[in-house]
Amino acid sequence: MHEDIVAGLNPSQTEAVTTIKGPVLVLAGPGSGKTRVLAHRVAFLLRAVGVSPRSLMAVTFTNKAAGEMRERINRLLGEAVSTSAGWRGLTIGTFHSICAYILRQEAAPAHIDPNYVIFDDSEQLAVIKQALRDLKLDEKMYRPEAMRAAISRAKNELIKSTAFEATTYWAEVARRVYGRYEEVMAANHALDFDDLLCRTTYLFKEQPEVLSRYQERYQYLLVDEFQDTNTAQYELVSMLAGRSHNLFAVGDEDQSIFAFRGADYRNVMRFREDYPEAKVILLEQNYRSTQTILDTANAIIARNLHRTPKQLRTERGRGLQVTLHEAYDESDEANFVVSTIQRLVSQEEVRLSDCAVMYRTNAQSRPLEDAFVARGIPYRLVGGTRFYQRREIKDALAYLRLVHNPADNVSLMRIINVPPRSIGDKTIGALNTWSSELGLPMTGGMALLAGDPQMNVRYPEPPQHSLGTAALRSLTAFYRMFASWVAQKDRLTIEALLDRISEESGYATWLKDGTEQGQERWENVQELHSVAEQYDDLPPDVRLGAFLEEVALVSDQDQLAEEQDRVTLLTLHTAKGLEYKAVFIVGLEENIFPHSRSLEDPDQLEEERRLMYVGVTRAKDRLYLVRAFRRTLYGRSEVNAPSRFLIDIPEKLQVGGGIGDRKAAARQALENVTRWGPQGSNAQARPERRPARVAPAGGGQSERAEKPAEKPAAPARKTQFKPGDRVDHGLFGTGIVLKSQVTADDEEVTVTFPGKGTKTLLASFARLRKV
DNA sequence: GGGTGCCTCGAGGAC
DNA sequence: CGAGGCACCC
Repeated sequence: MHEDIVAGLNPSQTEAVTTIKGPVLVLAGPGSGKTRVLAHRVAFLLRAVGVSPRSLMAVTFTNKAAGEMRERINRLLGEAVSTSAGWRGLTIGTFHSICAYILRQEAAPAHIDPNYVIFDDSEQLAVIKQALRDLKLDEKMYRPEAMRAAISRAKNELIKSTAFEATTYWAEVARRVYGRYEEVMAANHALDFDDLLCRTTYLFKEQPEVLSRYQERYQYLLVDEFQDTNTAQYELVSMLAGRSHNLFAVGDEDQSIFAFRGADYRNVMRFREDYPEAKVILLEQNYRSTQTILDTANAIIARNLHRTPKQLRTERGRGLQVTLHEAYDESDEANFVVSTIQRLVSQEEVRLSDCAVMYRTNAQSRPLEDAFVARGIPYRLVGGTRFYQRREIKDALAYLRLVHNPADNVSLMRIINVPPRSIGDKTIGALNTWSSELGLPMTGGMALLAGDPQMNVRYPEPPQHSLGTAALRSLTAFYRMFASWVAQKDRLTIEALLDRISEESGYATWLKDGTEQGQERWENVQELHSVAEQYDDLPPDVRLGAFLEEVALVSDQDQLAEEQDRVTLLTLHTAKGLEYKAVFIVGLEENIFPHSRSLEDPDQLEEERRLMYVGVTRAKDRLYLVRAFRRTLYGRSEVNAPSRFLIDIPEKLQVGGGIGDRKAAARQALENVTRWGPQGSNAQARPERRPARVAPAGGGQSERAEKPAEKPAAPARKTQFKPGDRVDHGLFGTGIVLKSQVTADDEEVTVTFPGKGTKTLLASFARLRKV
């Protein structure tokens, strides 16, 4: 048994799988088989060591990763030792789902309503706006989104509102908003995502006997993507492993790209400090990419200062050169991508589904989609508006959540007037004020107003309210409807309850407004049925709660099914963990990638570099790095310097695709702009080793094309150059003009230079001379 | 109370 | 350029 579990593993992997006692840190390079190691280790513990499934906890960040691990283990052991339902066996799940489960079990010691609901970002925002109103603070001055980020950051760092330290006035406001936010959340019986983690951590800290039980149960802990943990998560796992010390962490600092959501890759270092006895295992053998691709990745990441040097190896051989391509603009870029894919597919090198196009920001997907549509090539876009973020889905869920948890004022306010039932802001405000005076949620207030006998007994003399008769009538009607759903919730399946609510509330009719969009929205709501059906067999009293918890904790990332033969379009962030035979990374321009908002912060630049590293290492065989000379973004056209990442790629690894030149394509592309493009752009060539100088260097960072725009370039309607003209150029020598066009403020000349490729140059900068 | 038009602003996104 | 938020008007 022992032998077949480790069969086929390399020595480092075997060591990672079979080191059973004590802390282990696996530094796993991309494509080094870390998922495999995790699954095999679980199988090894269960089969060779004889560990009971219930003593084992494996933690991931996404449901998808958890599902894959589960599937892999089941396949390895040839039986279903792990199922998502129930916790009798193995515990495999996301940090959040495991914490949600623990908090539900330990509701009393955690001081939480066991029927708590989970508020997502937008609901959090609603609570923050409420808190700002309560504190009479101006939303313009204190942006709710910034407040939300501050609160989230604090929670990730395990800082309670009472311990929040404010050294600036803004932070002082944030401290107060945080405090009020917590009160409102408590009144709604709601937890946010961060709460799931930090409240579990507090529970363990404050109730040692509760912690003890979990420590005893979970003798073996495995944590995936350790570089993505935040402080709360780090503390949580170290507390759980406090007794056994059998903590197995897998991670790669070089793939840490989620600092913006609290991840701190320094937790990898912290692990080494906190567990000096830990066995550290490096997985450097790569099973995915060609050596050329790995060398490219290494050249890029090697410039980061804060990392453990690694040398990725493969037995796959050198493979193809990396193609660097300079396109004219974003649509030319898209055309290059699409025609290259068409060529590869027609030559039967790859299938469409082997190809992925990656970009820094979602906004860049538009021109790509246009090109795919224009050529009739099927593609699938990952990201964009997510299913559970859709308005109609949130509305439908808000109805269900309110029925499940009548204290949920946020859900109530979302749907009380959707569809319109004459309950406007004034009425809602009055009801809210009056209810909170009584210490009741708004549904409780409505019950009293509607003459609920029980409520009348408990509150015989309620205070005066300012509601008119029309408002009272509307509220009563709504309350009666709501109360009837509550009365039936356990007698109906979730689908039936949902249908009933959509019909009786008028939501269905209102949504189906006859437009195509309305129909689509209704179909989205119907989609919820298939999810809800899976809960039909659960006992009625837990059914709705379980359903709501799942839909709060799932993402459509999970439904990323590998269906038909299509090209995948996705951001570099969502590409993490995936692999494709052919990868196109587009928009390799300063200000785009690295993103303009990260240029001034060395840490953020290092993260951009890691993101590039992640992108490059997704490729198995073919890598295309594409930049556009000119790009229209937010409605204006800009000329950006080539991304600094291109410059780091050794010449011997690359081939200048459409530039058609043996010389370093990136360097040339750079020179195009640094010498003949907008002034000051040579600042871009500087690596981020001395970032402190970036800002004061005379504004050299700004790559916007304003400079040429301001130049009163000959406003002639006539071009200076015409096709066929022979021109001379300082660097490229003599070439022939292919085309030339006058733009608003300049002239763009496309010239082909024998042996140097085709260049698009700005007449005002390129010192072109007719010969 | 509900609808229309103007203004602002722009990264990445699991749970 | 385009989505979403808000103010103002009917």
